[in-house]
Amino acid sequence: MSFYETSSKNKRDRILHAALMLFRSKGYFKTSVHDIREQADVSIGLIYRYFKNKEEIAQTLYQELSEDVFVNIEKNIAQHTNTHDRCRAIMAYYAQLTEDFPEVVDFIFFTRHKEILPTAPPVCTGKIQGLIRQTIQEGIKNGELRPMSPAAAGPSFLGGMMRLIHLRLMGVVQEPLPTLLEEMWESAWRAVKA
Amino acid sequence: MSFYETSSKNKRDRILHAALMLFRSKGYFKTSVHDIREQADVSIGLIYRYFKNKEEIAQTLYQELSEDVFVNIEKNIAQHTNTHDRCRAIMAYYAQLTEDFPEVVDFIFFTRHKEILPTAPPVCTGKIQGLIRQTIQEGIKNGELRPMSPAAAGPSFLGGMMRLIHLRLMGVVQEPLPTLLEEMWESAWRAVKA
DNA sequence: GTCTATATAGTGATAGAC
DNA sequence: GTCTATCACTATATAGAC
Repeated sequence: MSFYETSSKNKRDRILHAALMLFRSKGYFKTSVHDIREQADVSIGLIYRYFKNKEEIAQTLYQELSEDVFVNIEKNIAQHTNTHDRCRAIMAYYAQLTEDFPEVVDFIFFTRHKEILPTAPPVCTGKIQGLIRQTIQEGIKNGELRPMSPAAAGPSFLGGMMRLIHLRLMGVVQEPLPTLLEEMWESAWRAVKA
Repeated sequence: MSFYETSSKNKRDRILHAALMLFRSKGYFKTSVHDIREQADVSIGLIYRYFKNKEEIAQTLYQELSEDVFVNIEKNIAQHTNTHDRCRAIMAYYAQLTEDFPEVVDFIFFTRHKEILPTAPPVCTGKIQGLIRQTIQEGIKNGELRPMSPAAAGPSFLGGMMRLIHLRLMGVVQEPLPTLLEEMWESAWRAVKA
């Protein structure tokens, strides 16, 4: 169980959790370390014992959260044997994750990490994107999906859902995403099927 | 001609242009008013004569840029008579705009305005989105597009392109977007055509 | 309209006791 | 591990001359 799923007594996790919530509601730059201190109900000193600086909080958050999502996507892929079912499962997972933990999805997929982390900026969701790209390429190779250039295939398939998630996180879309999942999947599949 | 298209002698426009460029390269919060001052080659005092504060610079930028894009989309719509051609034209316009003025697209579509503008946050690209939504709804009504819920239709149609633009702006996609336009359009159309 | 110089506040970060 | 108190600095914003 990760820190974002349960309210931990562990103070380090409380700090991370508080930071994540504040980054979501106020944004990284408008969140001061004092804000995090207050929300996590710990002292400033403790925060700087666990983390070198504010940036390292964000970096830790990014690594732990994206690793968690990565593992879940891997599981979804392992549970199915073709690209159709795999991508369907990933889309459903995204939809549910957005409803359950919008702050996680927001931070991993829609935060401008290059602005936050000047040093060694992780390519945005690099590992996750690589996994999905690979899955889609397999689908093209085995004839499930129509031939497309690598750059166009990913966005064509999952771009619609990503956009919907973005709008949902911004409060533009009111419906819970699982409600719209079937429709979005239909569009996505039509877009790329062979 | 807007301030972002030509290097103006007008100092107010120079300030806006400098701010836009810096917001793109460093991000809004990492850009200080002194940075803008330096880049625009004016004094601090002058900036605060034209704009109440840094936030108002961003707000002005948002209004003027999105108005400009809005008008261009309106033109594209007016030049065609059906949803197919209209949306095709909008996609082509987006692709070209991203190549010509990435800073404009980045600021209008992918900046987290709620974090920047705490007071009266404009619904992200509200007017533009309304126009596109309306165009798509027409297409559904007249049978060009298959029936879909309003929330799903927009993302299904243009979400792929929006995602591709996002990746391009982040430096993940290397190809100029007009190169990928045909492929992206094919996917988009398959996703929503009746 | 345009400039320089300065006040003010708040933030990231540290020191050091317990 | 955990706390309080405090520092040093930067950035926003203003005052006021030209």
